[in-house]
Amino acid sequence: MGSEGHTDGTVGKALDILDMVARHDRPARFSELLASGPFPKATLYRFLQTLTNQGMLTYDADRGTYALGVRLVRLAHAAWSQSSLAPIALPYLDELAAETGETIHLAQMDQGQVLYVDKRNAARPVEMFAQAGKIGPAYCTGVGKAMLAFLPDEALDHALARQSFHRHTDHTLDTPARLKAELQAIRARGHAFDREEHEPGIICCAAPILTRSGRVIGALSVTSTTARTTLAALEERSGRIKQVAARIGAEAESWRFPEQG
Amino acid sequence: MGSEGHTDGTVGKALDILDMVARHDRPARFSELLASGPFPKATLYRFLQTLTNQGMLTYDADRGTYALGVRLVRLAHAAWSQSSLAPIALPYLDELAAETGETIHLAQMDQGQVLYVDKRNAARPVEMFAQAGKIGPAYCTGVGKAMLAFLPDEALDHALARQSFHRHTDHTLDTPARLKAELQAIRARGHAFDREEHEPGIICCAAPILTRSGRVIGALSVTSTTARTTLAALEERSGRIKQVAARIGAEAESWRFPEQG
DNA sequence: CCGTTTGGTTCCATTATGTGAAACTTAGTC
DNA sequence: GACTAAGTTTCACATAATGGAACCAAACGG
Repeated sequence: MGSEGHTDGTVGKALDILDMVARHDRPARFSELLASGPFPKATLYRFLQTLTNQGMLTYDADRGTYALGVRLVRLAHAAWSQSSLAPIALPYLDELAAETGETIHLAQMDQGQVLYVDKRNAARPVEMFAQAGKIGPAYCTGVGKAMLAFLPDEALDHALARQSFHRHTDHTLDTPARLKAELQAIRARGHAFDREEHEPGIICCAAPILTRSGRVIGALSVTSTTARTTLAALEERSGRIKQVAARIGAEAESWRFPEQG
Repeated sequence: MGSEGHTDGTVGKALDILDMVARHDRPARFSELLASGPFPKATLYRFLQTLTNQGMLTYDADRGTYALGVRLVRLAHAAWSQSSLAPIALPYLDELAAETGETIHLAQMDQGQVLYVDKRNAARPVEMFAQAGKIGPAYCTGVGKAMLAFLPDEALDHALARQSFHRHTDHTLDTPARLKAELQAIRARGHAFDREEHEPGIICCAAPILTRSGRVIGALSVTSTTARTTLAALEERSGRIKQVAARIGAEAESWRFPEQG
């Protein structure tokens, strides 16, 4: 939330430090971390020791820098496998990718942001962690808007409060009001577009993945470029996209579904 | 040394619990977790609350189960990007995959086990988290043996002590003695084979990725099947594999982060 | 229906643990 | 050789974790 409240005790602080290290997107020096957080020297030092000990961080003795550790990659693999969405969606994404020849994204909502959990890339052969786990804005991406549109009021407000509404392109919906109007349209038609709102030349058509009870558990998109296709052509696929999203939703529900953040 | 009993205080315990949840490969009930760890009810309960609060776990209210949370996926992405190996190796893997048409693995050593950090799959189009983050045994895989062979003595002993030496196939080197002999041969020729030691029909040729000072930072392999090729044919590629491994090693070592210009 | 078990949540006195200012030790600079 | 920045250790103190026990709520069973 805007005004950080609880630190959840010692564990919360340790996790905050992990985030601090993650935010600095290159390995960080002790002093950099000291500057970028509210922790006193000795405290920070002890935490870094503990986390390094635990394999959550790695310490490069030569450079005196800390980076996130491999234990996280291991845990994330388990998280992915346990997730009620990504493993189930896997074969469907393959199918859709083969069928469309376009880039496919699978995303979830995480703290008001879009978190990509899987991807099929039209152009290159494979990219793995390089792409999954990436986060993006919700208010100006297809998957983001598709999910926002089906969020219950309270959750929506919470999420909207976290959007930056930065004007990435001329098409970006850069006010809550404009976005809300768009969300209503999305709710009505059941799918969302990205009309070059995030990056120039990039367009997409996205559908939310819902449980039968109507809860959003993720979103699915087919992405392309204005050079290769048009929004109208993408919309022709919307029926199919929604069909796949519905199937994933149904299968995910019948299995197990974790509470969403 | 060996098996230190330390839990690294509160943070260590919290992380132990994450591991416990990860080990149960389906969402776990409170009682299951209670049974599978040394924690008293109240303590476990508090930890689960905190971790859920922090997004490291998700709680499914309907089923009363805990699973690993999305925050881990996010952190793992950052870990991958910050790593001095995987992002650097990316283009080389693409190149090698295109060139050989075979499956490529990139692995690191983690607690005596092989941790796969990237992959190019010959057959299917793409699998992301589904494959990366996976762990495997060191003593009976090409990448594992390639890394073990170049480990300093003390680290090798540590790693060997953690091997199960389970006899997966008739070809598995199932004693430390046999493995040590093999490691010497690997050291001599600079590359390792997997002669169907882990899975029948699966063979590979692997090379360690070393820094100039000789420290192992990972390994690279080209994997195939006995149906498609032979070990001799794979060995013909060994020169190229070692060349790529050497380039990755050199680049990983020389890479300085922006500020150091 | 009511006693009992199972599975989960809350209390709270006790003390182990984490805390952080300050002192200390390098390593680097002028 | 004095000065500064960066990292490490100490230690008196108080916060925060601990876990036994009590509690609650379903499900079970007789």
